[in-house]
Amino acid sequence: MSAASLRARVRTEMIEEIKATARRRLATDGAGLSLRGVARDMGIVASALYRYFPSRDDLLTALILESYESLGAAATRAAATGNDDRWQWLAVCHAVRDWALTNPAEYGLLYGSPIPGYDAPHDTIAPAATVVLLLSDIAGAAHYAGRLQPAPLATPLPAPVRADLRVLIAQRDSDLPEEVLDRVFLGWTQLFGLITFEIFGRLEGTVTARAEYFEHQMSLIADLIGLPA
Amino acid sequence: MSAASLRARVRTEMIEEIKATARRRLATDGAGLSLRGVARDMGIVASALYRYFPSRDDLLTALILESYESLGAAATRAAATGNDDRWQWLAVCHAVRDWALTNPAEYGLLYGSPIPGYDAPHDTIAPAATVVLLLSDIAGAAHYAGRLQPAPLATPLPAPVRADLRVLIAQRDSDLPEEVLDRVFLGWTQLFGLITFEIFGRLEGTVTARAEYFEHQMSLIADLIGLPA
DNA sequence: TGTACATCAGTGAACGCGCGTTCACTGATGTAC
DNA sequence: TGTACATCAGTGAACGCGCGTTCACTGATGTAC
Repeated sequence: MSAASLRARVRTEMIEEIKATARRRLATDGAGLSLRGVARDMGIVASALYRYFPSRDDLLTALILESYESLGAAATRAAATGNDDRWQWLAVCHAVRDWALTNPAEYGLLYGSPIPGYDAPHDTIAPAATVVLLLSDIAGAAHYAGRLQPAPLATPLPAPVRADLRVLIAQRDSDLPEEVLDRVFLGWTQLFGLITFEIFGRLEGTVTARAEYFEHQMSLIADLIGLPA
Repeated sequence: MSAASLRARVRTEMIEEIKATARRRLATDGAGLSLRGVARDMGIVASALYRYFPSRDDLLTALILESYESLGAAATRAAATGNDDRWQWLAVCHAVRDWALTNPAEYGLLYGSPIPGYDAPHDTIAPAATVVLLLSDIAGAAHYAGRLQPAPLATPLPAPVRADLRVLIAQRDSDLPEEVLDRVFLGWTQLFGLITFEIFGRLEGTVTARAEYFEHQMSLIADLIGLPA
């Protein structure tokens, strides 16, 4: 390893350490994360951070990107284990919940209130889609294999919704029926809705058996989508 | 009106004006709401606010309580119009969404990430239940009238979840079947899950027909709960 | 291998800002007689 | 109705704090010859 690349490696490690420290800070400060606080924790002076990140917002952006990647990786790993459709679907749901419980502050960063004064750059939009893409892949595989038995509900797909879904399907060069993607989205909303309730304390004083309740709601949705037991 | 009560009335009006100004501020500052900012907007000095609120946290608490009341009132009003079960359910859902779209910052205060350094006092827990109570009243009325036709799903209620639900039912001196409340909770999660997605921008780049999509998802859930069309 | 120079990480002081909260004060309004 | 006193809203200065960011600097590390 040449001397030049050693300096580069030290630099990379430093960037990682800054992000790790910032992630730890997030837990107490939430979106109020400050460069000075991070520097303090690292035992360096705040201005030194400017060697690595041009501004606080850039550090925030890096954290958001990394969080999406971390969540996406956990979900992807979960989807890869086992090849039973329903089992995969539920595994992804559980992986997202576990990640959220382990990293509540980062979950808040991704799915909580927008940070005042911070505009998420466009780079942060694409990685946000990982989980829903995984879910639709799983449901799609079940559908193409003829294993999907969606619960019959009376409500039909309204035309504007169908159009939206068609655009999304076309973007992915897929030919998934709109009805399938529709139910995937329902499951996606349910998944993050329930996790958000749990992480942000909105379940306080109602459901105490959190894990069982989560498992149960996700099972109901799997039934609704038509993933066979 | 005696002179004494006039002073009291002016005081009440002042408190209202402070809260109204703070609510307006919330829209730009989010949870970073500051007393000095509110005072600035009102053209008074920051320390004057201490005549009305002992601290910033107390102002925040007042805003949270008022927001819950405002949301609860909107939902209650919606539930009172019409006497068709399904229509009432959907009316409540729409009322919550409309309120959230009109008051996104307040919605964030109630359903977004916890505010760093702020501990919600216990007074703010009870009023948070209004919406879910309304929803379970509507489903309950339909059930007792024999009009509920829940979609059959394979997943049974696990014992710990059933126990949680039973406690909640007993607390309300009701004898609603656990299965009904279970589906109400599913609808409740779905309702706030979708609104949170919409308000916090998580639907960006996917669903464009927001109103139609909301109506559609809520209809699917109404089907699932078994509210007749 | 040794020397001269360039690169770069980290320092520490400073700028200008906003914050919550306290306190002694002024002056207007309300109360008691 | 008029006067003396009490209440209370709002002022303005101050305290001590933390923040993002800039800038000239020191000293170590890397590069070229």
